Amino acid sequence: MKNKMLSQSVADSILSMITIEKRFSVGDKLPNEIELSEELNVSRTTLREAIRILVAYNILEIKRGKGTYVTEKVLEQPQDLEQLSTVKVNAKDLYEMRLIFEPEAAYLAAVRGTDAEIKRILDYGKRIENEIRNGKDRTKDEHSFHKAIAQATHNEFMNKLMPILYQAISKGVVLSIQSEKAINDTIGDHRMIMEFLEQRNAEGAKNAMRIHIMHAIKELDIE
Amino acid sequence: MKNKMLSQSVADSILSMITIEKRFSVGDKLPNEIELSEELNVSRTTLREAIRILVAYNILEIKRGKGTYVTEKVLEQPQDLEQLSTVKVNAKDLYEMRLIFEPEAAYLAAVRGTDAEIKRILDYGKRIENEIRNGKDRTKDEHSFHKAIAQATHNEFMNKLMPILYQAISKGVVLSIQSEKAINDTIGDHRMIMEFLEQRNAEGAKNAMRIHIMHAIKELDIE
DNA sequence: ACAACATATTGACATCAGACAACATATAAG
DNA sequence: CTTATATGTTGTCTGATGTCAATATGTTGT
Repeated sequence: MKNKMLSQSVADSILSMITIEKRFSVGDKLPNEIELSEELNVSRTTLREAIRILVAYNILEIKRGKGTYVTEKVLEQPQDLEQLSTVKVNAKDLYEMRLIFEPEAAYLAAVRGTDAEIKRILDYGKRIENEIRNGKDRTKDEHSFHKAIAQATHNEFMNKLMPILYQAISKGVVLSIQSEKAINDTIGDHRMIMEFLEQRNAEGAKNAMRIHIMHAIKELDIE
Repeated sequence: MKNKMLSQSVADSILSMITIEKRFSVGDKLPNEIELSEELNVSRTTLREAIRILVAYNILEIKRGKGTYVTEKVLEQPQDLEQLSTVKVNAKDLYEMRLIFEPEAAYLAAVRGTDAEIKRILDYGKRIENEIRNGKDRTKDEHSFHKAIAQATHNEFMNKLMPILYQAISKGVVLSIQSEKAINDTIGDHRMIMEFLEQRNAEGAKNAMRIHIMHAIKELDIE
């Protein structure tokens, strides 16, 4: 049952030359088409079709008149969003990013979130308020609160990105003791966000979130 | 003076037959290779290379002895081959994320970028314009353009995030076919962005970038 | 003689044309 | 009903010619 097309298996062969045999690596030039086709015992036509496949997958790059090269990407593949969490990023950069897209996340959540998703956000919000009043650690629920908002956006990328951001925050940013005023700000901000979300007021939720993060930035004394 | 490879532009033509002309739709069978190659005035070899590209993008499906068919996933996200698979995010989500933070990136770049960084952005912009006019492939420089903007924000997180976003885009979104109007939009948008950056007009750069991405979204027919 | 510019050669990819092989299916013969 | 054949379609091969990019080779100006 070797129904596999020759051009496809030639593509596989070339890929394994790169990834397994490590005969060619990033940036290397492949043998020219005639040599390579002879080595693989196929016609140039077939080899070219195989190359087209690999170009489409961003594994090879053709430079006309020069040669065919291995793209940088092959080795970069395994690193993805996760990479972000390991990178050392300072608090200012992190909160700047939060300021950029969390308000939008709140907006989208208000527009697209299901009733159940909104309720979940609200539940976390209430728990946080209790924890604040009782002086308990609220870090975990705070993160859950924001992640729940990300989830309600129904945007996969947002959904992947938010946990990474918070992972980086919990690693690098120490939430120090907050002033009386900051605590009141936080409670007020959360209530605002929750009310707007409940009312499905997207613009309101966006601005409330922006204010919330700006408060956090001010409290951290960055920027 | 079309420098773009014939096989690639033939692939574009076929894709536009499907997505724009709507001559073929999901599950339809294309004309056989001889007829189609004659219609497009290319050799069968070239047509077959074009088909290979579209097969790699999961747009066409070949059934030997029967014919070549349009896959269901024309606008969906291709679920990649084993080794190539990464995060599964659809085009709509990706562009939504771009819309959220690339305008802000442009803003920050205008405020914080060094003269050298701005110049670098402008250089890529000029190269892109040339490539567009000469019908060359501009994907790589387009990505570099946006990455250069991210770098000019001096925000490490932004700087790491942008390449990941573009990696996902180049993997999942086929962006070769463009209408005449879309091309003019792109050139105009880029000029606007570049001018505002050069003048250090942050608000202008932000809005120009927003328009640019909204154009892209409209052209991709998502949302 | 030497540097700057123009031209020819070479290596590599791009495209073409035509032939034949392999596969899938419909149709006709037994 | 089974088998054989015809037809349509994709798969692969061969060889020739076109186009592009870099290098080598001249040629010219000073």
